[in-house]
Amino acid sequence: MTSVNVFIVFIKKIELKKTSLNISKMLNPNMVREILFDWLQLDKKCGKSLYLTQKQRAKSTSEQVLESLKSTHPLPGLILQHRKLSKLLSFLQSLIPFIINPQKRLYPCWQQTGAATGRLSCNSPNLQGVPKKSIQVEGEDINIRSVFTSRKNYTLLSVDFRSIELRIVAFLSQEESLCSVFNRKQTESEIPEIQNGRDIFTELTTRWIGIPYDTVSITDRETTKRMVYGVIYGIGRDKLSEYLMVTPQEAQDRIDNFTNTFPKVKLFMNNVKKICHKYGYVTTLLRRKRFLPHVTAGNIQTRMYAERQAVNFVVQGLAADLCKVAMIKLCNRFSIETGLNTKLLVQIHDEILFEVADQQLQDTVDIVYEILENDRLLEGFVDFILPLEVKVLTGKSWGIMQEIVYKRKEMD
DNA sequence: TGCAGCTGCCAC
DNA sequence: AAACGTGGCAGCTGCA
Ligand SMILES: [Mn+2]
Repeated sequence: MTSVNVFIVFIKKIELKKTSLNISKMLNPNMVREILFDWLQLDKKCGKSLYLTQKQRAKSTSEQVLESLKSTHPLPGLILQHRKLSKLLSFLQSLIPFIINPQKRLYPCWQQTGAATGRLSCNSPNLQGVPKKSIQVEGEDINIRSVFTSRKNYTLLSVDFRSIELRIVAFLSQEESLCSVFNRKQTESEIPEIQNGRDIFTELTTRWIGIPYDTVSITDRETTKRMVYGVIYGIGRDKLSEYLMVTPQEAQDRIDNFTNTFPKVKLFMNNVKKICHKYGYVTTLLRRKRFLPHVTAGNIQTRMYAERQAVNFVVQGLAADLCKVAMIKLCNRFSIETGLNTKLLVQIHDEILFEVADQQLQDTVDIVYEILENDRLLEGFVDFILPLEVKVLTGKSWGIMQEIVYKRKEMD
């Protein structure tokens, strides 16, 4: 459901802030290019060499370029603000035609075969792409997700798989130092630096930055997460150096450090690439298949692209499979086996959002943990055990959700 | 008028 | 932009 009150307030505030920036005209990349580079000559004044766009070889006006021009002139910063506000505003405005119904509920178009990896995709509107970070408008935090609410006497329940793709990498590579972190049954890790039951990305951050676990900031954790997934999926040193704001050499060192720390991950990646070359396709553990015929292309860039896609598919595809198994098992239990009114609302790749009758919240949460944090989740599909953990949050609005700390019952 | 491509940016 | 991958969408340009 959409909360029209919050909705209107957000639109008005964002419009106001946009106006206050005093940038009257629309700012498409061509205009920004003309203003910043042709008129103000910022590309020459900043003393740095800027970048050209992929196809047109025009001077890029991307966020990273404009960010680096902020010290030379105030305009790039304002343009960036304007872009963010425009995006949020147009997202909210785009919802209007979809909520013209008495319940003010959204019914997007879900594509079962929308992604090559087996992920779902979603459009009109795309509820998998709703902005998550809040923005500051007039000293107030605006979280776009706050416009999405549960109906009266119902609560939203978010179930998120904790770092599922890294768990999959750990499992498929059998890298001990990663597996041990994720193994529920285990009480002590063989690696003294890593303790069980902790967040993996926070833990890796403490290792690499050398600060205590509790002092790792959310942004530092996010940076680590981007780096880990980036390296696994084949990021280059130049791109990584921009993300980490370090020199390309330092970025290369961190890539090397990762593959040295987790050598079996590197072996796993190379294995997937080998299989892709041999068969022209790769498969996930649950037997989803992706053909990558361009792996034999004459162009080396094209071949390496196919190799990165292959590695990504084996991991992201399995994550998609697992999430589908989870949705099927949960929904069957809710509707057929228990008669709960819990309804699936949205799937955001590794997160499932339910709408739960207030009185049925505890029953629903019990079932979620029982089914998902269960070694038998994949029983009947494969003979392996892939330990998963979920993070569960509840709230009346998608923008304000509270984590549930749940004591697992012992299961065998 | 419609469609495809490009740039840029949000999500996971 | 770049040796991360998977998507959708806005606003634009250029072609038919
Ligand atoms: Mn997750």
